[in-house]
This record gives sequence, C-alpha cells and structure tokens, in this order.
Amino acid sequence: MADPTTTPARPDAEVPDYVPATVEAKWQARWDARRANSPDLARGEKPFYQLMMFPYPSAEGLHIGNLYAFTGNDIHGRFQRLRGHTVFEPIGYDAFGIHSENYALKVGVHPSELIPRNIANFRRQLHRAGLMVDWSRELSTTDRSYYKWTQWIFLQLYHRGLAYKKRAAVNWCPSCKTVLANEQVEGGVCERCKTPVEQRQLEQWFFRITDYAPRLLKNLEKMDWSETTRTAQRNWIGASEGARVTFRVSDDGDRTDDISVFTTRPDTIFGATYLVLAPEHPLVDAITRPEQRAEVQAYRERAARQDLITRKTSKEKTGAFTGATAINPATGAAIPIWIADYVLMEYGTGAIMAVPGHDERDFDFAREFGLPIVRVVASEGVDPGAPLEAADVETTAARVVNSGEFDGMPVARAKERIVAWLASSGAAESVTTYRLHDWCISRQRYWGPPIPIIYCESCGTVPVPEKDLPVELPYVEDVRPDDSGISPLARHEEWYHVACPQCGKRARRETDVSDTFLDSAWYFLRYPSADREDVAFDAALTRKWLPVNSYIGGNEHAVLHLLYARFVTMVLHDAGLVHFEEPFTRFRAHGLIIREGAKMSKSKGNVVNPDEYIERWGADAFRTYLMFLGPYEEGGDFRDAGIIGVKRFLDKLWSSTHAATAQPASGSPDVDVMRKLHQTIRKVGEDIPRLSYNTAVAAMMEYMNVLRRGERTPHVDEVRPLVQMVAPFAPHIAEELWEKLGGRGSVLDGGWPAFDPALATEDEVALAVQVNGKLRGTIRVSKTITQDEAFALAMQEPNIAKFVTGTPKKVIFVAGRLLNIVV
RNA sequence: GCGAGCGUGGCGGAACUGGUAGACGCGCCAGCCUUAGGAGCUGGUGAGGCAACUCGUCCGGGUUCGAGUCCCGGCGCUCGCACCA
Repeated sequence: MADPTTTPARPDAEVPDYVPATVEAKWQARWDARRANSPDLARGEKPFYQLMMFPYPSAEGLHIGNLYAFTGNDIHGRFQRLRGHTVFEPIGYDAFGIHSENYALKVGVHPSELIPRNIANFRRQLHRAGLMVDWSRELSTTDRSYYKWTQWIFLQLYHRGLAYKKRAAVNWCPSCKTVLANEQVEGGVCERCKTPVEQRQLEQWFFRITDYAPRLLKNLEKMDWSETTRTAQRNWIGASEGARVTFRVSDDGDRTDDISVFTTRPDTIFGATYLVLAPEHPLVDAITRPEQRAEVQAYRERAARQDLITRKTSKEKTGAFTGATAINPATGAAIPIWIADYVLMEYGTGAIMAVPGHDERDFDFAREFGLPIVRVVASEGVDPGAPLEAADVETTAARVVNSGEFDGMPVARAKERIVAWLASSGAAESVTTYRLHDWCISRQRYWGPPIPIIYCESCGTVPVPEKDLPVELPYVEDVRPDDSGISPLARHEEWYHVACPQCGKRARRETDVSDTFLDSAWYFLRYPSADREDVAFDAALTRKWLPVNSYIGGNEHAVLHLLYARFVTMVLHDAGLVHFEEPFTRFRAHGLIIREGAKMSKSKGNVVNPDEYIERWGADAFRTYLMFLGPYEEGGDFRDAGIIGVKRFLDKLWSSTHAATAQPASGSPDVDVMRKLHQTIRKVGEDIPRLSYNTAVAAMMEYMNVLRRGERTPHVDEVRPLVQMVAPFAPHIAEELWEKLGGRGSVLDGGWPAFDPALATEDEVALAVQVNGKLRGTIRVSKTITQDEAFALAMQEPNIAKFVTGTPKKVIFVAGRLLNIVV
C-alpha cells in the first residue's frame, strides 16, 4: 500500500523522499534548542506584537477552529518577521471559569488536577502545529503569579470608584440549588434537571463600564478593526438619543413622588395615556393605593418567580393597576400608573410613558386593559381624527397632530421643540441612554480568582492590601455549589475567617470569585512581563510593545471580551498606568470552519481531530490547506478531499528544490519564469497583510506550474524566493529547503524576497476586443499601444471585423485591458 | 421583529477601485509510464451546438458602451441580538 506521506523520486532525478514527520520533528527540535521564537523583548528592533485570542483548554483538546485561528495568526507573524520585525507571538490559557469547573464536576476530577492535564495536552498539540510562539512566556490565568495581578486589577478599579456592590437578579435552579448562567437556562428551565428557573436577588460586584460607554463608542470610529466587529460593539453599547421626562404623581394629598421616564419619542407625549413601571421599580410600594395593594403584590411576586429568559421571550402583555395616577406634563391630564413586566428595570429609568397610538407594545397593552389610544402623529393626507387599528409607527414624512401648539410640525422638529418647552418648566431634559449594563463580575463559584475584599464589622468593606496579594484560591475538596447560593469558598473556615487588615479584628472574606472575562481582559498586558514577580506589567516593556499591533480572533468574542479588554485598558490609562487608551491597534475576526455545510459538533459527529491530520499529512500541509480552503475572514468548508492538492504542491517544491541544487548553478534563470516570479512576490506580499491567504497560496501554486513547465530543471534563483514565500505557511519544509539551498540560519532571517517591478512587467498584453460589449476576440499588442493603433489592428482580425458594419458610433479604449467598438 | 454577512461550474473558491467570469485546488475524462495503482507525468474539463455562435454569477427590473460588481424590489441561507421605551 502506498504511503501518502512520502513521494517517490521522479525517475530522472536523485531526490530523497519527503517525509514530513521527520522534517517537522527536526526543525521543531532546532527551534526549541535555539530558542528561536523567544525574542529579546528589551533589545529587539522594530517590535511587532502578534496576538491571538488564547484558548480555553478543554478536555477534548485543540479544536480545529483554534488551529485555524492560530495558523492564520502565525502566518501573519512569520511574514512580519521576514519583513525584518522582531515578532512576539505569545500563548496562554484561559483556564479559569464555570466552563472548566462544570466539566471537572461532570467527570469527578478536581479542577486543579484536570486543568494542568488539559494544558499539557494543548501544549503538545500547539507545538506540533509548528507555531512561532514564545514558549518561555507561556501563561495560564490560573497561575498564582497571574491571578495575583487579576486581583490587583480589581483593586485598581475599586480604588477609582469603578467597582461597587449591589443586589441583582440571578437565575436560580431550586432543584439543583445553584445559580445558573444565562446560557444554562434553556427555554425557562434548567438545562440539566428541567426544573423551571427562578430569579433570586443576590449582592454582587459590578464594574461601572457604563461610565465609559460614550468613550467606548466614540473610539470605535477611528479604529482599524473588522467592520462587522465594530458594528457589533456599537449595537451592544446601543446609544439611544431621547429625553428624560418627569411625571408628577397626582395623589390625594402631599405625596410628591415624581416618576422619571425615558423616551426616544418626546414628540408623542400628547399621546401618553398611561405610565408603566417595571414590577421591581422602587416607587411601586409608595404609590400603590391600599385597595390595589393585594393585586400589585401578587403580580410582583409572580414576576419575581419568573426566570429572566421567559420574561424576555413571551410577548403576552400582563400587568396590574396601582390605583395611582400621574399628571402628563404636556396635557395636564391625570393618567393611570400601571406595572407590567414588559418594562425592564435595567433599561432607561425602569419606567415608561405609554403611547399606545404609536408603539406596538403599548398598543397591545392598551387593548388588553382597555386604556385610551390617541393619535398624535399622522402622515400626509391622514385624518388626525381617524381611529387606529394598530400602532402607527412614525414615518419620516409624518407630522405631529392633536398636540396643541405643536400641530403640523414635522416629527424631527417636534422632538426638539417639545423637549425645550418641557425643559423650561424642569419637566424634561435631553439624555442619551445606553443598553450596555454595568459588568457583573461576581460568580458564586469556586474556580476563579477570589475577589480581594474583606468585610469587617467595624471598618466595613476593606480592600485587601496589595502586599497581601494574591488572595490564594484555597483547595476545597468538594467544589459543588450548595443551596445557599453562596460560593463553596465560604465552607473553608480557615480561609473564610480573617483578621481585618485595618483594625485587626475578626473579619470575613468575600467568597465570590471574579468572572473569567476579567482574566482575559488584561492578559495581553501580562505576556511581555510574564516572568516578572514584582509588577503586573513592566513599564518599559509595555511602552515598547504595546498596544498590540495585530490581534486575530473569533467573532464570538466580538462583543464581550473585546469590550471588556478595551474598558480595562481605558481605566488603566486614566490611572496613568498605560500610555494608550485602546489595546488593539488592528483587529481582524477570522471566519468559522464548517464541515459538509454544518458547524462542527460532537453530536453531529463531524468534528475533525487535528492530530490525525497532522500525523497523516504533516503540519505543513495541514496548515497550508487550512489557509487555502477559503477566505480567512469568512472561514470555509473543511473537506478531506482538498488536502491532497496542497500536499502535491509541497511535494513539487521539495523535488524542484532538490533538482535545482543537484545541478551546478551555471546559466541564468529563465526570463519568463522570472517575470512570473516577481509578479508572485508582489501578489503574495500584498495578500498576506490583507489576510487573503487562500489567494496567496493559489499564486504560489500558479508560479509552481510555470516553474515546472517543460522539461527544464529549475534554477536555484527561481526556487529560493519561493521557499522564502512559502515559509509563513509551511515553515518546516521551508527551513529544510533553505538549508539545502545553502541559506544561513533560519529562512526567516533571509528576509522577504526582493521585488523588482521592472522584472514583473509584461511588455505585451492580450487586449480584449468587444463589439457592443460582447467579446469577439483578443489581440496581442504592445502595452503602450494607442487607441487608434489598437483599433486598426483589431479590424485586421476577420472574426472581429465581421461584426463591425459601417463606421463605429463610439470606441472605448481601456489601456492594457480592452477595446470596445460600439456600432 | 431588529442588526450584520452571504448567494458564482459536480465541489471549495478566484475576479483590487464596473472592463476577457470561472484563477488556484479537488473531482472527473483521455493519454503516457507501469505486473499493478487510491503513485507520478501530459492534456482536457461552465452548459448547448459538428461549427459559426448562443446561453450563463439566486429571481425580476434599472443605470451604463460594458454589471458577478452599482441602484430598486423580491426569494433563500448563515450568524448575532431580541418587549431596549
């Protein structure tokens, strides 16, 4: 049986077999021995920080998606190295978090045992892939020396007033007796036991990311990031321009509670026929009339029992009347105040003015409860008195009606005028509201960095002093969360009880750990200083290497991770700790690898194990194939069939190089081959920075076809540049062949092949000749031919001339491209 | 529902700012070499037609000398978000 990993020598040449496994093992060992991928960060010239999103080390091992991402990143990094940069390509593991903990619970192995095992496996797989990573600065977020500084970051935010504690709702499974993340709730029930999930209020730590919303939004404008990612962030931050309007509660006596609502449609205020508060709104108790109290209380309890998902997916309108009314500041009318779960406490002010005539949700609610519906906006030609069958949502042509002195005004102008009018009596102000919420970083779990806070009976909340960091994660045998909703850390008595750092009296530790997203929000700062014990990140190295030059990662992190990393960086910038506001100068999202048209998943049984492929085809062929199968930023379909083509290409590179070196280097390279070579150098050199890897590979294949045309043996000068260009994609074979060609050191030190535009130009071109826009032939002409000359030449071709009857009406000439004769 | 992206041979995909559609690769066909070939080499390969030629980039319009590319209207697929006032 033939072994696909070896290539028999061509009958006419003495060529050793190409055995990828041997070549790859040899060069991986050499790179390690020479510490080839560990640059001198302090002294290296032209620094280039090539960052990839670090993986979560799952038990299943390296996923094809990881490898796809890392290879694309590695190619870009190796290319920068060829271009003369000192390239830093670090690696780490995002190993804390619920994901890891749940898996550990499932298989019954303590996470502190399981995670190092997974990391070792990842390390082995990454190593075999031939990535140019600096192994000397590898880190894991679970390292004591790492999470010490994660806690330090928390303290920086705490000291700047950006970390605070408040009660907030979490999903609670009454059967599993545990807090669930939103992803663990499926259709309102616990994903494991199918019990309906409830809400529970818990004290949790938050970061004030909303304070930074305007800046996070504004900086997006000028950043060199994938457009899709910037749009996703913009939508996530979700700025809405509108007004805050105050409604006075009309009570029978001296109650003066005001209700503040947010609206993007102040122009419709004359149509606000009732108010709605979220069931959790703090004013509900105060305004509810005694006769409505029972009903309101029942509704609130019902809403509290509901899980967040169900509440947000059900469109049915429910609610309860509080018995109170408020004064519409525009009309002076008393309008009823309701509570309903379609109003969310987390957004705006947790209260709305309902305009059923022009909002679908308000319309549905008004219909359900028989509340008045008024038209206050009408398009041209619509009778202002016409009844509304459904909410009539604004059109740009619409004007305001039934709105007193504002009647007839276009909607856009009415917005401004009405706000200004209400503002004069203090009833309204223009505001921008964001849908972004403060970042809840508390996790009532075990596997994470303990939040460095101590609670003292006399001193209150006390941050752990820096000198006492890290607050070590103690070993707890049973890490399962219990029915208290409190982290398992609380059960570790010795750890839990602590002396107050301020007064020395009895105190207790915060038992929540922080969100994994905090670990990953600053890891890029740590990498260059990964070996430093005394600082989170060294000032000089940070100034030299950051911000990150090129960041590549998946779009699944387009929002949370990238936003949190930007936020933390901005805070550190404001604290004077880093010199830049934005951490990633350039970000590109890679696409997703699918298989047979479907996303890879264990349940579908279409998961590709990289180990098998690397074993069978070699890392070089596998890497190159991954890059060849589609546009990097769009992903592609992984089919086993295609890899053979890439393997053949590498086989040919191998045999051509050996054939070339077997000959004495007499004679000179072929002119046509050299022209194609220089065109290829230009093309590949343009494609790699654009991450257009598939077309770069195609261009090199094209050159290979030209190189091997005919019976001739290629010249070393025709082969050497190709070996250099291949190096980012297939680094092992490139090193081997570079050595064979007599190159010194690493192929990466040989630089990018010199491009000579003069050698790349053709002096003859094939000019397309069209008649009335239809192609009728091509003529070979000098590049500098004029329109008249081209026309004359074209007319000599019978196959073209026969379509041209009489004098042409018009002739269009695009130099070097085409001639279009219009008759 | 809202937002983003996509739709090109048997398949993965090329085609930069409108200018020879199908590069490159897989597969397939033929030939060579071989005891043999799931190896290698050479040539061919969008559809129809002997040919001249005609038709072809999801569908329908439009702009243009010229449209895969731009504009309008549909259909379909993928991914986010989802009662956000």
